[in-house]
Amino acid sequence: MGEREKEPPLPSTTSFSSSSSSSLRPKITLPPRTSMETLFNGGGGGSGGGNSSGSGLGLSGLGFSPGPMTLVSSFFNDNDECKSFSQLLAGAMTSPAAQRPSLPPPMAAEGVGGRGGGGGDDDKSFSGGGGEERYQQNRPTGLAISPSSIFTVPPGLSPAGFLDSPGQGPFGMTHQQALAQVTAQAAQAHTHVHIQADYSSSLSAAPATSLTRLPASTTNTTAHQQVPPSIPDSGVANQSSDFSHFDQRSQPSTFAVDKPADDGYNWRKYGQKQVKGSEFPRSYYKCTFSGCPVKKKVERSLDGQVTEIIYKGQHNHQPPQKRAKDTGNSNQGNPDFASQVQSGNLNKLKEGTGLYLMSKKDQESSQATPEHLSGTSDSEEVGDAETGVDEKDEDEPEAKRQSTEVRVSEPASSHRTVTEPRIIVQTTSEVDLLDDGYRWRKYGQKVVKGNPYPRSYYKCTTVGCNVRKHVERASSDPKAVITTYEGKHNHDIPAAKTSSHNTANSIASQSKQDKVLAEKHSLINNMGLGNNEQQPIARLRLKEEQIT
DNA sequence: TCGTTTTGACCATAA
DNA sequence: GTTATGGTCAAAACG
Repeated sequence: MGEREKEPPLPSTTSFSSSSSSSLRPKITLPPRTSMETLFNGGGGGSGGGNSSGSGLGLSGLGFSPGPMTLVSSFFNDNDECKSFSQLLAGAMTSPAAQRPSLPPPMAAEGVGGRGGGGGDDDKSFSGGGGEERYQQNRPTGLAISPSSIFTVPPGLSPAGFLDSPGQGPFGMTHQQALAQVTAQAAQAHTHVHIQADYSSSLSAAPATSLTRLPASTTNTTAHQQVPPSIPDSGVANQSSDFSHFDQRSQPSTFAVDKPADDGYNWRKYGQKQVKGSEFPRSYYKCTFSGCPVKKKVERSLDGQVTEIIYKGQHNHQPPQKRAKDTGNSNQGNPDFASQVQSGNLNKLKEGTGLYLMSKKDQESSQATPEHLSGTSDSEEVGDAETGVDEKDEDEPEAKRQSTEVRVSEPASSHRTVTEPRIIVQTTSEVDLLDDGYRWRKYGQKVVKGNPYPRSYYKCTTVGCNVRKHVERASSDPKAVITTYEGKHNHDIPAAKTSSHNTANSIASQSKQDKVLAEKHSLINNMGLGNNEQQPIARLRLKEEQIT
């Protein structure tokens, strides 16, 4: 029974196919041109260029926009603004901290940029059907994915697994599709995709599915492009790789995204309810596999777009082997995703990829109110609060991290209960942080245990705005900066600063529309990955410059 | 006939 | 204890 090919009633093709669909997530205003585009296109990379409509799946095509908060990862040392996302990612991988001997160097080279910016070409790959059309439509030129967009990685999911499978993507098409679909939809909807992984020992297939997608894209690409599907990939990379790498040519037309929810498992809907606080009904699904406790909640807009997917539990079985024909792109031969996950080591990703592993809590926090983020009331005692949080993370019993959730959601509409305050960590250069379009005033500095470098506290200088951010240099790599944002800006981004090199500024000046993104804390990529080792999240950021 | 979806009702939990 | 909300159950309908 569990092997059935039943798919959850996800938006599937419709979501993407409906070219006429005008339904966009109302909450996010898309800038004409996203910062990301700028980054990628800056060199004329063409990613965005191809996509006049912005429909391309390529990173640029997606219009993935770092937003004001866009932070350049210190991992990316070069100033190459034109680098493709993949390249950036690769760069991250090669960074001292992230170096992975096994990584194929070329990958970077062939990143998004290599693909010609992924713009137009990528479109198709992703669409497979009308999906992209819709996607495009919804994401007009410059359409950017909210910086806050997050791809949640299922608990068991291990990027490492991807890494460990140099030969081929660990992900099956099914997963890829699923993830791609979800991602696309999420992106389209301006939703945040959270991949939340709990730290449960076992892997969660469901979540895995979502993640899968990233790797999948990788898989589809050339071998050397097999970017370690680090979580970051999933997140940013995900977007980049998925979208940018999704090359029509490499992706069979059959790779239509008609089953957004298709994550490789079979689900049965057992309920639907209108949840308060959500403008869309929530559907409840159970894994049909006998004895499998995994459930997932899916929220879709009226037009069928998935606005949120939350996985819960861990599959106690392998994903049904079935999708190959469906997708037209066989993942057969690819290690079972679950296996991959199980065998994988999240730490690998975490290290050096610039990806950050985020626990479920973290992710939740990312959407949480400032209070939640701080883990305390809105206390101004940031230092203590933060420290407390950090310690909490470190000390948090694994037991607490058992529940796995993979989430694709639209933060704007969904208010999440923050079970536990967590800090959202972003890696970026301090310069970028300071230049994220907003104006900050340093009000404190503190040395945190375990880190020889002090972390600095900044507050938004705008009157009435309580947003704070904390900047900390990674103990392992002084060049890496961990930035924690708290709160939302209740104002527009101040006039662009004169900083000439700052991408963030560009963004800010480009359009205030980005403000929206910024207000979402612009956690460009919150990739949550759970791993058995309770690793924190990984995140990838685009970098324009690095801290010296 | 079988499995899935729909949907109102019920249960659990938190405030 | 009451109310609100989320999650699940299960019968009926559907394919």
